[in-house]
Amino acid sequence: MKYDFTTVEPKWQKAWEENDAFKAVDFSEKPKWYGLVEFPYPSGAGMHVGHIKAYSSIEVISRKKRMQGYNVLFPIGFDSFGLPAENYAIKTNTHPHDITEKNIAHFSDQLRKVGFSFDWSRVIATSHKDYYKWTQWIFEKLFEHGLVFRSKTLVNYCPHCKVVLSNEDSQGGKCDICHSEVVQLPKDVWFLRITDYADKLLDGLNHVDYPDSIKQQEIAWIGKSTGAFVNFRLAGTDEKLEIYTTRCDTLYGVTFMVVAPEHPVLDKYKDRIRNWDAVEQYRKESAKKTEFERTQLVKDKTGVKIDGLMAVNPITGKEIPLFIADYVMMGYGTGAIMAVPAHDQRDYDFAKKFGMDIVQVIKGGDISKEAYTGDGEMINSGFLNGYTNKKDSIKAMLKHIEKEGIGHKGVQYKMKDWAFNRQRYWGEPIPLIHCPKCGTVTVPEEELPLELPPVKNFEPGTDGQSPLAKIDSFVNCTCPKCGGPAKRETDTMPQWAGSSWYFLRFCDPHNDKAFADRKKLEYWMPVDQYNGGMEHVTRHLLYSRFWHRFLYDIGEVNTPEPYAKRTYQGMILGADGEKMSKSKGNVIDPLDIVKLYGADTLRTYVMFMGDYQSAAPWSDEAVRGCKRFLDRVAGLTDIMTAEKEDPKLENSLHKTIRKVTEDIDNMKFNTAIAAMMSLINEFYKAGSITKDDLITFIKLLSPFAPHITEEIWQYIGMNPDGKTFITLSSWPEYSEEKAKDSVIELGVQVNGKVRGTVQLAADVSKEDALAAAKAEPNVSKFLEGATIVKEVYVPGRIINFVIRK
RNA sequence: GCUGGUGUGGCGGAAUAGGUAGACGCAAGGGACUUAAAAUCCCUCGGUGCUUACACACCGUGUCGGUUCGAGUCCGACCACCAGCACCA
Repeated sequence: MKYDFTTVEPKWQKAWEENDAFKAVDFSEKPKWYGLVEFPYPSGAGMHVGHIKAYSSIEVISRKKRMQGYNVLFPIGFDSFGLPAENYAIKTNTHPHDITEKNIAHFSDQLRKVGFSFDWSRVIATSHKDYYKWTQWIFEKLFEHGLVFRSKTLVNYCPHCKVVLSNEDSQGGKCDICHSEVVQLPKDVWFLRITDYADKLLDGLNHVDYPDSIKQQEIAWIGKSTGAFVNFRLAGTDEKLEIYTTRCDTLYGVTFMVVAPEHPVLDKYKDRIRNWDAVEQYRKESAKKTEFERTQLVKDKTGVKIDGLMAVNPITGKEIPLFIADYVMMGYGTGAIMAVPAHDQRDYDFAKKFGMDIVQVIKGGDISKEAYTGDGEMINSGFLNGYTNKKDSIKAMLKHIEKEGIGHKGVQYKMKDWAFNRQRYWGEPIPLIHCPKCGTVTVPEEELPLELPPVKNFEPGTDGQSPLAKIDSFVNCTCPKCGGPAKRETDTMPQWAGSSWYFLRFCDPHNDKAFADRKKLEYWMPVDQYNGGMEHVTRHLLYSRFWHRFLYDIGEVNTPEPYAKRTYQGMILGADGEKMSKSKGNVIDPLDIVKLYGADTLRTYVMFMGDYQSAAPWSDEAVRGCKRFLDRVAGLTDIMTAEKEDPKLENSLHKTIRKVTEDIDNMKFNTAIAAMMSLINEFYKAGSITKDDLITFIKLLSPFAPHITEEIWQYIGMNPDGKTFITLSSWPEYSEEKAKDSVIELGVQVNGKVRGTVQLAADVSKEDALAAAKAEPNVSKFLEGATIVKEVYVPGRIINFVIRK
């Protein structure tokens, strides 16, 4: 059969859609399977080959699951709020809404052209008001449950995008959107109390099937540590300076204290500080440093000793000096530390530079050279002397300080609360109202969605004010509680809000009474497999698990974790091995490949190019190799002439069914395709195959290359009415019996070196196998005149003669 | 520095639980078909040696050691690269 993909592919795409081939059925009797891919941000650039790879895994598995009799939900939508559209709109003097709708249409068209089996009746977009109504509704629930709070603290701020960023959005000190340096500014910001969920987010990882790399990264990001809070008194005052430590058992070794430059205690005791000028100067300098600079100079410690203020070591009663230094961060712990130079390298470096005492309290190491951070016997530590186990000494000290009232056990997280408001236009308006009488109140549920006003000028204010603040008709409102005049919150939600619950909406996308019907949620959730990028592990994945867990806690959803299984894909690099980027000119447009070779070729290549989880460079030649393979598949109809099944081919066929079935389940798509390539080589070598051979083969291939297999299926008369699709037929079953080899080839080693091979019946006896091996000419050559010390026979694997001459 | 991962031909990569290293594909070389090219088909394809040839021998999975009849796979030490975190007290 000759086939022309330019006509065949659109033909089947249309036929599938017209016949609702991929429609997920609520409450079907069949077992459900919910496969999810990260819905795209509809950028102006259109789809990237990375999207194709990311979606193809769940696509292939979904198509196979349908054939295996599952009721599959494989939805798609658009994460359509966000800064790039807004920035682009400003640049081109258009409106983000129009641009977004245009991009969504473009993306939808591209996705269809690749032949993905999405259920298009469930498509959603986070910027549509029937969707963001429920994003706002969930936010109000969070507010009602005390998980939203306002606080003026140092936050990450991107001067280029003119927005406050969360910690997750400024990893590595860079803005997640524009990659420029983030600065720390004191701002009044809305936070979501994600840290309240830190333990639940950690525990949830024990109940899901995620790769270790993902679990570890989330655990590290949450960064839980257990320790103690201890109060140090300022000498001559009642002021208590609280510190956090994981090693309270080293209290006897504390010889000075350090507070972060921003620590408020300094201002409070300004009058007593004799070198205030120096302190202020140091503060200014450290404020100027970027986060990057502040964390780079690890060795060279800077700081200023505070003249006029001393602290008191609560356990020894000794007065100790107090410093400010920027190696102590305001954002972790209490912004103040007890310094134990003998057992902490940073404190050690600092003590050496400023001539502080170094008191060893744990035996071991050489503290004349460096801090000793290992374990050992406690010394110079009063009642702790003689303890040799870290756990025990910490426990004993904790008991002591709790009894004395100078401290208590505590937990700290590296993760910070989620800075949630953005001073930009193209996002969900935060549904809060500021009333001078009632305080902050939520917009009543019946008034949701709080619609984004359609304005012309949405440029961000230079003073960090949201564009919405300029619209009086939006800002001024009446308080829903007292009816008095009030003002609306003018900031919008961050990029990640809408994506934090979209998988729930797919279960019931058109519901206008609830974010989703409870019964439908119970039917579809949890997501059985969710594929996405590694870059979202400490952003979207964490945020969405948090929202979902909250909804579970308030009884709105039926599972504590949203995703039963998470997988990820490796990046597609440019042909030069570099990350694809416009500036390098190595970007591949997936639609160019579709035009040139067809969607099936693109899909097959993307799955064949290498291990799914690994990064691999693009190769135009290798793409053509996949096209060649598919052309050979089309040619199979010409050799479909055999009447009787060849037992050897049948054996290979059943082995291939087993291999492809297992490989798809294990995401080993490259070897699944390789197995089919091997089989087709065998087919052509055999010269003729039966119709059943062909049917089985194209069924196996159909999840990868659905169009060509659909065309062959019809060509050989399997689709007389035009809607009996191969993609909805049954997945081939293999028989272990038929997949078994009757003759096996075994390697024969002499002293561990392969010297020959023997052909043996699969059920050969040990004696016969060894005899045949000894008779193999090249083996017998080595055995001549030697004593066989040992005969190793592993059935089906190897024969090894250990000899001595 | 810490955490996780990777290291195999010219290239992308195969190799359940230790058992014939290099499947499959690409590139390359040779040949067939063709006026020619493209396409297609057939053959060769880790290195070295030896051979008319079939064969065969030695070396070979980042480096050095170890365990084992047998190591790409397990253990120990190291090196390189990738990703994430990073003065986290």
